[in-house]
Amino acid sequence: MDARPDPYATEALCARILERHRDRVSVRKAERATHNLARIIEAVLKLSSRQGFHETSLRDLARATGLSMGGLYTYFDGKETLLLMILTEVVESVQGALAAVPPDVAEDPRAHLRWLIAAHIRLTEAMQPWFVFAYMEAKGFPPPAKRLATESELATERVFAAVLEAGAARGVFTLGDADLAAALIKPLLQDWYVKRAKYARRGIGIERYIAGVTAFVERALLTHPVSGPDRTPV
Amino acid sequence: MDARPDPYATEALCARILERHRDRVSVRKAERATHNLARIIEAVLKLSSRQGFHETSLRDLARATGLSMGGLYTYFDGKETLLLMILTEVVESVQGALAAVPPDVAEDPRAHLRWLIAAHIRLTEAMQPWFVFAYMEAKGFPPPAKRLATESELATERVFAAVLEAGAARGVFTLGDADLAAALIKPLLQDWYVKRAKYARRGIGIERYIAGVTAFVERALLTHPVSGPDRTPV
DNA sequence: ATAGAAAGCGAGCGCTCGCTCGTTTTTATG
DNA sequence: CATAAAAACGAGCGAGCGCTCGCTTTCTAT
Repeated sequence: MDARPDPYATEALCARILERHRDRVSVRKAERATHNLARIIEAVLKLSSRQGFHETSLRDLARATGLSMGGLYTYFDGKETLLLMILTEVVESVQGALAAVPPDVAEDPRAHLRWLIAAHIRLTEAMQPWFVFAYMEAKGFPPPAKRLATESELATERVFAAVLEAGAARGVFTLGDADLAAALIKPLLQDWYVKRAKYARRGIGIERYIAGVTAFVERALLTHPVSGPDRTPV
Repeated sequence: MDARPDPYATEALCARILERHRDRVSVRKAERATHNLARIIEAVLKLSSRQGFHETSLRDLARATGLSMGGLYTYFDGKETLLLMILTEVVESVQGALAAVPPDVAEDPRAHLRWLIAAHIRLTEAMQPWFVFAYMEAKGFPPPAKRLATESELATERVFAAVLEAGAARGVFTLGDADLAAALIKPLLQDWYVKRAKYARRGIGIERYIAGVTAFVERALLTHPVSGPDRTPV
């Protein structure tokens, strides 16, 4: 029917998770496994956002999903695996989304930067609970998971830094240190999902936010921004 | 001897905590109470940064401080109080630090903004483990503590927004929405303590960071930045 | 030197946690 | 419809949690 189902719908994300962690899930039927994984992960994201992952017990999770303790354990082999499932899916999604830049856009550093900013914010909007989870919970976790999160963040910054450097080489951007500039852009993107309540309270929607961040960054980095009071304001 | 002891040394901070929470501490001698509170809080900050506050047990804390379980309970009346002690000290310190602007600086919006940026970054540097704790643990806080944290963050943004608005009124800054601009500055300041490891790895020190953020923000907001490739780069 | 107060001690209480496993229910197949 | 495989169940295990309290040690003032 619908030719292109939403690739960021929970079921679609969980189908990829199942594929990646087939050995951790003892339920054989893929459709059933995907469906129940979606129930479980939806519940764990919701509960964790309220009380944190560590403070969410498997009994809470059993109650929220309607499954039993034993039932849960046929969909993952331990609480830590559940965390890794979510984290890796987030990491893979970022990598995939930022690499999907149209070739003609990638040719122009300014357009590429605008595209990256918008793509990142839109991705984190589509997968908001996932990103909040990965960001908020990653620090308290076992070294391999923590390394995965850190490495992913660094990779994202490298993508931005590469575009900034290409632009600097062509005189489009003026910067002292592309790494520092990229490092400063990152928290602006993250703030959209980390402090979502703040922006909601102020009536700032996603389009306004993308426009605001883009104007902020371009005014800071472009070599020749339109000068004077008529420039696009933040 | 030293006429002005460091107001952000752990002992000084703990003296203020003791004053504020005198009723929760059953040890009577102020000097002894301050000293041991410092040992306890230093330990809890260290352990929490590694494994999170909730995952730090009072037995861990007893081992780290050399006190016994019962001994700990003469310095606070419950784990949650320990958390509130640290959080309120952070909130009060921010409020105090940002309000301490010299009168002549406050007259000039551009100078005031520069001063605020530097003051905030330097404060979070001096109290780094405290800020990391307050920021990272905030989501797991009980509702009253969470409200305190949110309100404090909002208050900080209001300070910035007020300066931006004063500057915009005088034509110094060009902005569409002072609240959004202030909201975008905040994560830049927070990144210094949240992602400290990232900047350390890149050899970016505090002076470089302050200069980078200041240049970034001023280029984005000043109505008449020096134009062309010779502008102060980020 | 000594007695009363202050501070420190740590085994133990009630509870919840992640996880297991023998059993029951559901589902798919001939 | 019978039957075996798949999935779900949930009481129970050992461990660790926050916290208490009767007792001992240390300090302080006479």
